[in-house]
Amino acid sequence: MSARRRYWLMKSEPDTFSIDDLERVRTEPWNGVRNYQARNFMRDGMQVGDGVLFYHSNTEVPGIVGTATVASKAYPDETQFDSKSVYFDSKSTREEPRWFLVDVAFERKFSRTITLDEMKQHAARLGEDFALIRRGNRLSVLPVSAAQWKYLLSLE
DNA sequence: GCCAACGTTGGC
DNA sequence: GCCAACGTTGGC
Repeated sequence: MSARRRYWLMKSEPDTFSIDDLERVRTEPWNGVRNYQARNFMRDGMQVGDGVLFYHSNTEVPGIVGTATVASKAYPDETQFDSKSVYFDSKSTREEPRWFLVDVAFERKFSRTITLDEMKQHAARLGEDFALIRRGNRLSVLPVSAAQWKYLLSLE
């Protein structure tokens, strides 16, 4: 028995890893998340098959650029053990890994970007629990309700 | 490039 | 356990 499909939004800086990069490689380990809340969403909340809104942050026009799916259960982020990686964490051990990730698989690139600006205009409809447009929210992985997912896709 | 927001670290 | 200092995120 599997629980109902859940939905998420995951941010990536397109200069580092864009939706086009994901389309090219098809599946990517979502490494480098070093925020506990974001980690908890991946480790404790995500299941294979969940829907992901792929969001481009820190770019000229930030917004949702496509969809992906969660393609694995959570497992330890290998980069935390790599002393040469920028994501290296000297306090993490293989016995007790601190950071987890999931694999994310490309699904679809939108015909256009659903911009952050546009989402703000639809704030009333998206609701107060839509974390992306709550002031000051910097989480790079955040939950999206089924209603928000449906509504955001309808904007394309 | 600036800087507000805010999570994390570390001294006490 | 408080909280100032610091570092990072990410919109603008």
